[in-house]
Amino acid sequence: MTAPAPIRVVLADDERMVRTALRAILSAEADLEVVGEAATGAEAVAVVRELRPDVVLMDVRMPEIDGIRATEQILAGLDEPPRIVVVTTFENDSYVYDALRVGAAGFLLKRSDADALVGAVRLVARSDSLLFPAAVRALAAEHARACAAPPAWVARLTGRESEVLRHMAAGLTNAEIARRMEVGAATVKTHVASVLAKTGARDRTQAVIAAYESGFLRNP
Amino acid sequence: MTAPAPIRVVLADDERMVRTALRAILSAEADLEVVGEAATGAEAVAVVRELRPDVVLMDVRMPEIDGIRATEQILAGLDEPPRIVVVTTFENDSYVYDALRVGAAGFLLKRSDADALVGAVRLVARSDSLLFPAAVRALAAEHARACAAPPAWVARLTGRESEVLRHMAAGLTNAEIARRMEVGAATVKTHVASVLAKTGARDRTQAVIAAYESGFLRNP
DNA sequence: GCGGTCCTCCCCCGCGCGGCGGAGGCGGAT
DNA sequence: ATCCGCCTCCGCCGCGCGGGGGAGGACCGC
Repeated sequence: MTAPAPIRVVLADDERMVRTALRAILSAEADLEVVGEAATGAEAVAVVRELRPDVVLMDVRMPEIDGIRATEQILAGLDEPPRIVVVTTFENDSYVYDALRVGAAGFLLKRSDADALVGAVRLVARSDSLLFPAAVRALAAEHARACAAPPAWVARLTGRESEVLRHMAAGLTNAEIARRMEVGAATVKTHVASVLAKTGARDRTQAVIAAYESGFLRNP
Repeated sequence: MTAPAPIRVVLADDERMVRTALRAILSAEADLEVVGEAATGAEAVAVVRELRPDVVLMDVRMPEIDGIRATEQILAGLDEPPRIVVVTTFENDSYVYDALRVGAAGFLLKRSDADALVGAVRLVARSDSLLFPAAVRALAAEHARACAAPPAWVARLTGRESEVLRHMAAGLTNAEIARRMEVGAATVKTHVASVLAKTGARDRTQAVIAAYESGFLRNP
């Protein structure tokens, strides 16, 4: 029985040693073939465009263009893009979200052992539906939307005004806010007025809505 | 060289044919061993408790207890719980979120081919860090929080009251709501009063906060 | 029929809220 | 020294809001 077409892999990592190690692990498998390497994001885009691999192992931190943007460019520029697996060091990295957002097919930790690495590459290459498919992408997209860039007015709020808005969004009255902040009721009214002016809100309810919609309440 | 300890797998699916098919696929691999089967969620919990497998392939739709709750019970009840892979038919199933929420290690589609299935089992069993680990869990947990079960008061709101609350959450005054709904201002006040009473809010601002926090605004 | 819920609308009342202008202190920038 | 932004507080005023209670009509199920 003749060997099936091997899975063609490109490695993108700025550290030569990492590439060498990955190549050693993957080349030991008969069905895997490392066809190219790249040391920068820009190089990765170029190499993938030329070699058309099945799978790309993409490091996140790279010179020039990071792995996320490289992934983005590759997936946007090609008709039949490869499956891109993003590789990073820490699993609670914020890059995980970015990787999912731009359409990476998978996510792998650098401390994964050889079995996991090889298994992931095979799984990603073969199956339309690998672990955590479209639904997780949707999740990430939603997360990105929820953490969207806050409007300009957020930066313009002073410290006290931010505090007041937070208390407003907790459903407190002006008098209650005054007690909590240990200032006079008149002071709170002044801050509230500033908040309304800066947010463009007519009343405290609209200000609270703006606080929710802008994600203001999710920041420190 | 002696064979390493095989990966011990339990299958949970209410359809005998599915179990048979899965068993056939997995048993063909030397390093996989199907040690048990279950046809219901309750049975799955019992079987896993007794056999202590490495991996469980858990169908979502099952009699008595569904796969999600079974997963929850298994992970909660054992010290060293198995890796549980939830199996379903459609990938944009809402079960995906539930599966992640309760701590499933992976997610697999029924239409996956044999390679993908075997690869997933191996990957889940071997690696602490499979594709999409803790960070995705966090994502799902956040999603679950955002889409938390609506409080009882949501169901108690009448049609008009819901409309009014929605308009309140859009930042409209009572007069504006009256114009939009083409009713008298007094009517709106009545509805607002009902909303405040049912939500337990002191004022419209607290009602709007409740609407946001409860996810009321995301329902039709 | 008769109770129940829902929608509609009315009254009065008190008060929190928001808009207005003014004022003093304090710290940093020029 | 001067300005400016921020925080603090004061008064006054109008009004929207929320609480309370009442009332009529439409629809539904027992």
